[in-house]
Amino acid sequence: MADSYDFRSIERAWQERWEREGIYRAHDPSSSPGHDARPKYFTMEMLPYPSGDLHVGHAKNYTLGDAIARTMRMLGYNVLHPMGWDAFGLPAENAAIQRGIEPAAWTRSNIENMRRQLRLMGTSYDWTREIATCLPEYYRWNQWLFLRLYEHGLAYKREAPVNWCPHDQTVLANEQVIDGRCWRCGHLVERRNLSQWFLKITAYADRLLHALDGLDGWPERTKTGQRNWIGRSEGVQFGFAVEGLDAAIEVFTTRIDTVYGVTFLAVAPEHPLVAHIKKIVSDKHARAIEQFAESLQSKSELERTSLMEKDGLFTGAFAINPLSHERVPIWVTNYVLAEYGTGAVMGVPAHDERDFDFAKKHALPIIQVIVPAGEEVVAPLEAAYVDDGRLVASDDYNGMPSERARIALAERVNAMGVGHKTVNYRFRDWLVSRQRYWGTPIPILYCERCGEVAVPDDQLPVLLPPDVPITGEGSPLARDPAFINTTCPKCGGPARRESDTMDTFFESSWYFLRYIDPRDTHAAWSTDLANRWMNVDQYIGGAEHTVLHLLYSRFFYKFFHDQGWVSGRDEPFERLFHQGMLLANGEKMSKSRGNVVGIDETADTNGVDAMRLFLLFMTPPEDTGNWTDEGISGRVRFLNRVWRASEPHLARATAVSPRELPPVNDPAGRALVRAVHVAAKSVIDEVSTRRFHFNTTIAKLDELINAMTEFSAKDAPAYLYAVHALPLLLAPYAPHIADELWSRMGHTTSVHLERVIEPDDAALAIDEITLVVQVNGKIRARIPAAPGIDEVAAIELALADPHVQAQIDGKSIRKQIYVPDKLVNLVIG
RNA sequence: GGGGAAAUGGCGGAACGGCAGACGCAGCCGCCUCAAAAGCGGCCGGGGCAACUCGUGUGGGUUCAAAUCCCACUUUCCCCA
Repeated sequence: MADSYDFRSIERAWQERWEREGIYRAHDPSSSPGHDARPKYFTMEMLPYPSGDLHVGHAKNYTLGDAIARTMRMLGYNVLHPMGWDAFGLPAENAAIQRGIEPAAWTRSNIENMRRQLRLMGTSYDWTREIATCLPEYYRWNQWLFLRLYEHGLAYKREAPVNWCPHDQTVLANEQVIDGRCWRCGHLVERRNLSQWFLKITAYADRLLHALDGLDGWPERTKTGQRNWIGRSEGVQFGFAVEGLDAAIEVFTTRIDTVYGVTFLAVAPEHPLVAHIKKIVSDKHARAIEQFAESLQSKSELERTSLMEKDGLFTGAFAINPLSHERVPIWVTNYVLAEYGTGAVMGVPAHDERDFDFAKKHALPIIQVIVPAGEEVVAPLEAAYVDDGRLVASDDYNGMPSERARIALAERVNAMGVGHKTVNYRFRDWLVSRQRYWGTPIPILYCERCGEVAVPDDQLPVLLPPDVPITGEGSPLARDPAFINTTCPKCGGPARRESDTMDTFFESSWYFLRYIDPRDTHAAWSTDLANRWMNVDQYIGGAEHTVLHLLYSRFFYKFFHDQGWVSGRDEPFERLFHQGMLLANGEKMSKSRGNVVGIDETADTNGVDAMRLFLLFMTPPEDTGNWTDEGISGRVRFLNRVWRASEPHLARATAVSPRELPPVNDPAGRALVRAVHVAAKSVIDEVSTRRFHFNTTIAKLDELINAMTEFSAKDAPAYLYAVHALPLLLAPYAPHIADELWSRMGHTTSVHLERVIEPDDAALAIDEITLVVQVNGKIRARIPAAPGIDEVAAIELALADPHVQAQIDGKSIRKQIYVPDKLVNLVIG
């Protein structure tokens, strides 16, 4: 007998057969009863960017999803497990610049390679539903959705400060600015006011926030991350009249109770009123303000708010506190941003840490207006007192607790007509325009006569032109006259197309709906089909998308729901799971380290089943794993043991059904049958509890193989039963060897179309328990006993033990605890 | 700076109020072999000849009983600033 099996030919053969027979195809659930009566189960992993090559780190994620999909299929569900490509993005343009390959061709060949690798991994995707976001048949619906958002005022264009690289002549996303420099050319990034397209996600702020409470299937930390990102705060917005100007500086504060402690106003240098202030102050002041603003122009938001020291400059102008009527100086500062809130804040050094530091540095007065409850004295503050307390030095409000003062002062401000209660959000509208080639063209054009005009639906898609020179400088589309120049659909006059393309997060915010109806040429998806498949029952992906993709998708889905395009719960992802990352020999995998473990080489040296088993076995899936050569050989060894324990006995095993318990009465035989059912229980439990700790399931399969190897009577029904059952247990994790063994037993259909083995209580029952006897909590004896032994008999047994007797030694028993079938604890003394 | 998660043998982990260390890796011993590889069997937290005893990051607490629950601290990782 051979010590090992030929995984190379077996794995390839089964992958080809699965594909040929289409056994993983999802069938649209019928709305009429009796057609496909199976309950639906929609599970997917976040779609990958087609970067070129998959390594075992990717495989960790997809293997987890595949094990879940395969188990659910074997539990009788109609499983939709699709795959697609997040195929627009900058790397394709970089390839064009560096190697002269067209983005479309580069992307296509990467997709082909990665699709091959995913198949090689033995995944059970329904490839008939594959999507690629860079294809016109997909991005046309991107444009269609953009236009619907536009119609509802949720897509709009306005000027905004953005990161601009003067060398590459393009805007950069925040994540592409590293230490204030362009990630590609290293030049200092500037902030520029440019006209950009935004999606009004803030219109959904409250709904996005409150619906989190109902997302029981989401990790708490992800929901917390979204709550913090949205950053809802309730407060008061009110104005400080500027002396010498017929205008007021609006501020937002959550601490109106500290308003009598305001000693300055802090204003962003980009604040619109600063331009007017410059006109009413001395030339010296005006020039200083200009210089200050210029010194900050190139500074990124991160630098200004976090890295730089708090700094500022007195403008020379004053404003009036509407409540105290005090005259306060107006300062421009680096730490107040025009884009947040109103672009101005009231400075209360006594009760705000940042204002305290600022006041100390610039010798501004610090007026304490809140004292801690129970304290009377107002002493010079060592640090800002930021908690609630009782008001002092606040006219009519003296003695009032902070909480009540906030209500009273909000009402006062409202009655005076200078302000009102309002809600502020920390997050801002989603900037979706990019000056890039490889993305979805924004379907808007600009007519000399009609202005901004939406491209009519029947003229979609606005195709991305091929053969456009990509240099990395400026927007390629803006330089292409054939693309830019068009005619206005309203008046027929000359018009220019929008040359910006969409952020790739736009495509990935709704792709799950396209899987449901991927070839529909009349709609983005069919509402009827969506209602049968949605929501996504289980979504798997990295935690890095906490406030990106996962928030955008929720926003889109709520909009779709409002339009009636989907019904049911207005959340797309019912349950979410974040997988952990994978190291190789304790280090992050990277090309520069040269430690990337590729799919192709692993498949060839160890086999795909061994790879899958190792990825699932090394740690619980949410933990960081570590790929090692020793680890993978352990799983190769396991599969060879499976083969040797099964293969010589397959012909005889056919006679013993895995669907009914074999006639077994000897203890060894019962123990073996029990090992089968212990494993079967774990196969089901890890999915039904959504714990997905397949490392423990595989450990139980190890125990089963150990039991089979030790079992001597290879002709006994118990053994042949285990041989016949084994492929059914292995199928979700090691699908190739499972089908090979299954077919060699004479089965003509795939093991993956079979049902799981339902764990049987009788088979799981044990013949003998070990009764643990403690005296005062310390273990003194382990006594074999019959299961179901009652308390009286258990105590009697315990007291008869000589070790226990020695411990008791004539002392009285004060208390006795009995845990059925487990433990006796005698408390003596 | 704030929020979250975690800490168990040489290593990955299991147990999630009731036998700590399942299962695997590494290591050691043996069988097989001319030999090696593969395979098979055994040992494998510390101390002690032993009876025993100590032991789940540190310190407290709750409980008949704590790796598990509570409080504080230390360290590490993640997320947000």
